[in-house]
Amino acid sequence: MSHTYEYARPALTVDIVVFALDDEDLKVMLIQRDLPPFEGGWALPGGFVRVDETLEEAARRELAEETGLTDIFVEQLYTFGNLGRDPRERVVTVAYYALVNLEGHNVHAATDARNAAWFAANDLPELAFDHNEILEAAHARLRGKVQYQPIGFELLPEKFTLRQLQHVYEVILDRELDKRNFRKKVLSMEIVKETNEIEKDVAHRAARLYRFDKRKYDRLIKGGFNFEI
Amino acid sequence: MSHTYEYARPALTVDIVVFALDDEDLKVMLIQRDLPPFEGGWALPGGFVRVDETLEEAARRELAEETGLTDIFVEQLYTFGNLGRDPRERVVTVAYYALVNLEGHNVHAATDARNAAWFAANDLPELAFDHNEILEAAHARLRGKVQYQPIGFELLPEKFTLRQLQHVYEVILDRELDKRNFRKKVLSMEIVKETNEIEKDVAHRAARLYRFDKRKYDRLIKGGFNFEI
DNA sequence: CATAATAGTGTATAGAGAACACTAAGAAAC
DNA sequence: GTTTCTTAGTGTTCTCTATACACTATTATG
Repeated sequence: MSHTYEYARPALTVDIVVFALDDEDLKVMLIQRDLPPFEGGWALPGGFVRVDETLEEAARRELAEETGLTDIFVEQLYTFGNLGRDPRERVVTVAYYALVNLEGHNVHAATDARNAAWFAANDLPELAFDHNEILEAAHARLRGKVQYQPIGFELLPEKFTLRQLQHVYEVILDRELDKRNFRKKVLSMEIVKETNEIEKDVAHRAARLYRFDKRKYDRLIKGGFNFEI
Repeated sequence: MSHTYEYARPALTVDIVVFALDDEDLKVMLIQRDLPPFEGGWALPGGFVRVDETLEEAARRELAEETGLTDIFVEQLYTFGNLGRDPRERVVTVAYYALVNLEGHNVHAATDARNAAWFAANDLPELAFDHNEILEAAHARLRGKVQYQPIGFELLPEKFTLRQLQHVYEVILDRELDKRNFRKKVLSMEIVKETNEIEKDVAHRAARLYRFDKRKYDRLIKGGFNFEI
């Protein structure tokens, strides 16, 4: 069944920039296109917004369909609507970015035949459409946001060591941080809670595990507290 | 002539939150609706995105048509796409916010018969659609952004006194600032340039006029400079 | 039990932010 | 033209935060 409108309407899509962290790099998930245009090229996961779902629902649905990822941090980034960004017709896309902890989520490439893979955010191929631009915007947002909102935790498992947390910031901000100062700062904010557990299966002294104390964080925010790394 | 698509498409609109500053308050421009739904109610200026214009072009066009404002600062805010935000059909709106200097721009209410008026941002009526929510988001963005990007200048004439600049920040941040510390900080950043002129027509000692030095600001930004009030 | 690897800890210094009050200049009123 | 009123314009002190910096503790492994 088709739909008719008095005036022409742009197509509306969502695209999602999924970030994850491995031992070395900040990674981004890309999907290999199996249809023209840009057939065989790499692109962000995404697709059309249905009329009966919100934008965020569309982003989460596409993410689940194309990468198997569910229940992860997702936030709207920016809406890209330049003419000619899709060669077929006018397409406006609402871009989202997502953060995922690699250990806790199994990324099964795709439900359809498409190929999904992680790429280092600093070493990306040429992407389809204007997706390089979207990715650059997402990367910039992540760098900025991580410094004043505690989204870094989303890239870690529920329990993590302070070394891992420092690593998150070092990779995203692309600079080294002083261990003592970092720990002093994080602990003084009192938004991570010490657990009784320590790391397992490491070939050296095991570090204590902490967890993010979201309730305390929310309480602090209400009181005008300003998170800042 | 009508347009037919295989799948239903949401309508796509832009809405603009225009901020200005008078002696007392932060103001927002609203337009009185002359059609249902919400006939007679106040709403943000805005309208449908055409397929042959970018999103920002649509925002600027609607702004010009409905308020007469041209050549002002405009930046994308967020895209609102909840179901039911328009009672007629599914409408997704890309919201923008704009900053305007009241002295330099003549706001002629509207081209069509609609009524346009300034309202204090802290004392708004119930608005049509989800426009209260959009406005709140714009207000929050302005408060945040003004502290690390020099957009406050957009609310002032080209030449302004330091007192006026301080007033911009006091109104937006809703707190008093120390005169000496404020001047010290602004002048130490070296992004405002002293002119040879002073205020006119004031019933007391006239203050020196300054202007924003955008070229210097851009140079500083490139060198990793961090603007912060 | 020696070695290797990372965990975990404190202090001193420099710089930035915040608090704070008076004199200078010009216009208006008398 | 003198007084009054109003805002312009200016420095210093103190506190707090950011940064720089190096050694001991603990555990696994060979």
